[in-house]
Amino acid sequence: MIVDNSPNQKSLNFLEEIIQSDLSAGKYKSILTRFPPEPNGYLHIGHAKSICLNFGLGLHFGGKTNLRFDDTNPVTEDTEYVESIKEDIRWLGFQWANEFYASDYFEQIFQFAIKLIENGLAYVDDSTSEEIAMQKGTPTQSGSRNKYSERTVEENLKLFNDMRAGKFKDGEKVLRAKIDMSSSNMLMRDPILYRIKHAHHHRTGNDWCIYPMYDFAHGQSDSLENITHSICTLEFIQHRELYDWCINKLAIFPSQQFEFARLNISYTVMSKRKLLELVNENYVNGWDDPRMPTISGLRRRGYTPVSIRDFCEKIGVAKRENLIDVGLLEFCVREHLNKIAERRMVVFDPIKVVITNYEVATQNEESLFLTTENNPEDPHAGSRKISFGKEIFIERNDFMENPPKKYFRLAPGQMVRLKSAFIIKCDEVIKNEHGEITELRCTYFPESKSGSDVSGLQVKGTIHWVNANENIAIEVREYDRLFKVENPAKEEGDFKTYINIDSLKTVKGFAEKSLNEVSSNERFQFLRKGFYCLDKDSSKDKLIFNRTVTLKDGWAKDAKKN
RNA sequence: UGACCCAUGGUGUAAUGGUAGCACUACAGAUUUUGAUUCUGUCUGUUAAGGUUCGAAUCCUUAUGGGUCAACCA
Repeated sequence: MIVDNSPNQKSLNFLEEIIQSDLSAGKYKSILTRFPPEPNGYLHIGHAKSICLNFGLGLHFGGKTNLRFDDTNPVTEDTEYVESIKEDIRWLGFQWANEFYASDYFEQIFQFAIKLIENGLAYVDDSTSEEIAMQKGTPTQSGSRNKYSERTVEENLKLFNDMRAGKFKDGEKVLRAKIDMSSSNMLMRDPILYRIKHAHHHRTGNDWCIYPMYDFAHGQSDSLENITHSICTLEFIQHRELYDWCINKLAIFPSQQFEFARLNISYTVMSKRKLLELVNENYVNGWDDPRMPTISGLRRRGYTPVSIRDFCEKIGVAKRENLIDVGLLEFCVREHLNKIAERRMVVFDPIKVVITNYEVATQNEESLFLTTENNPEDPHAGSRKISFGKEIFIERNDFMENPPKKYFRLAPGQMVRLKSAFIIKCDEVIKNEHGEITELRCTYFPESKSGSDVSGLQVKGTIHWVNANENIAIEVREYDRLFKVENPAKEEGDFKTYINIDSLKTVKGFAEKSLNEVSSNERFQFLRKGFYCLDKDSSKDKLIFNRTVTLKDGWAKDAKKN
């Protein structure tokens, strides 16, 4: 068989195959998907997978995608979350065809319940939740019905209306479907359809005091919107039987549910509950802490929508459990940022270098500035001026007094190129009384100027630098993985015991002056260091940058091995 | 010890009865005024045992391993 890997013949994932065959079989003229978040928390990268999937499928097959908030539990939901979710989806680059809420359908869903009651398929149960749990049986033992299940249609109708009318307290009664107490699927053992909650709902206010359960709202909402393919995660597989049962008994548009494996990423957690815990217990500074796997955290960290979409594309979609190496996410953001980020020079841990033969007095204003390209990957990015001088800073680890073989940077008697400037040679090492290096005396080669090098000198290494007297001090926040173990959720005990307490380091940096005029959505590569962006905590007097991701460092890796 | 879902290199994901491919990672080399990028190459895989077939990652059986289900959460 010939394998064709050209983009237009790319193999389809299992969902695309289903849709493809549904479409070619004429089952639907066009498809409609939906992204159904519950507004009770912020979206994370796992949701991004679902968003890319649902919206991507819509786009790919010329269909549409709705945004529907699954807001059937008023006690945990809030408009703050609604707004953040909408912002995140837009930021990722997707547009929904319609903005809907499950709460829009409360009246309709209530009528569905009435219909089930009338058909003898639902009853009002006065049992406590403990009693219901007891009667439910176990996976190996079937459950049993109680006396309430024998209520007449009239009685059930009256009671259910009384529930709606607010005649009962929370927990006093529930509406249950009458299905099969001995089903091997626990969800089919007379599942609860409605419960009483005298709570304020973020949209319907105090109109309702009974709210439908997920299983009695989701499928109906899909159906009412004519969703063709309702895509959810694996843990809902067992729910599909109930999903189909409701649609079938109600004889409404047959939306169909399909399940895929949720995203897991190494060294982090991906459950709203756990993320909420990290936020509430101040292990991180809010939902948008750059260490969080939330969309807002990644955004603040400097990730781009392109890189996240690309990541979601690369991880694929299937039905098996998976744990994606966080390195893949980092690869995706490096790949994008490398193309778009302008380069700047910042020295983090400086040593002063005095260029002994550089005569400032004889230089004119012009020659104090050198030109350097903004982005070698993008010719259109142009160039900028950088200030040179007799005293400069270089990175402390770009000098070694006793260098190993193949050390290409500065060392006594050795030469190195200063990026976009000159080749220098180290003549002398100055130390203080503790033996610490305080200064390097170097000579430079005027003919070796970048772009017009006629010195004939050959050097292996090029290092970054800043003018020691012309720079700005910045703060940089360096992030590491939030957890010390690959899969915190799988470890023994409380996942929080595996938190990496060193996941945030704040360091100082000396930056070239051009960094003074930056906007918050610009991304930069600090040469030979990594990718950075301005943090929202910045002020005019104090620039704070987030490190999005480091550059790959082959030298550091080799050094580690030896 | 019931039901359901799943099993392809280190990690993901293709191959839909006919050459096990792609990406990331790792390793080696070339290029490089970022030890980055880019480029080239290499290593590593069908959970096991039976069966069907000219031919099985693919179909069947069993085993093994992993996951899910007993919330008035979604």
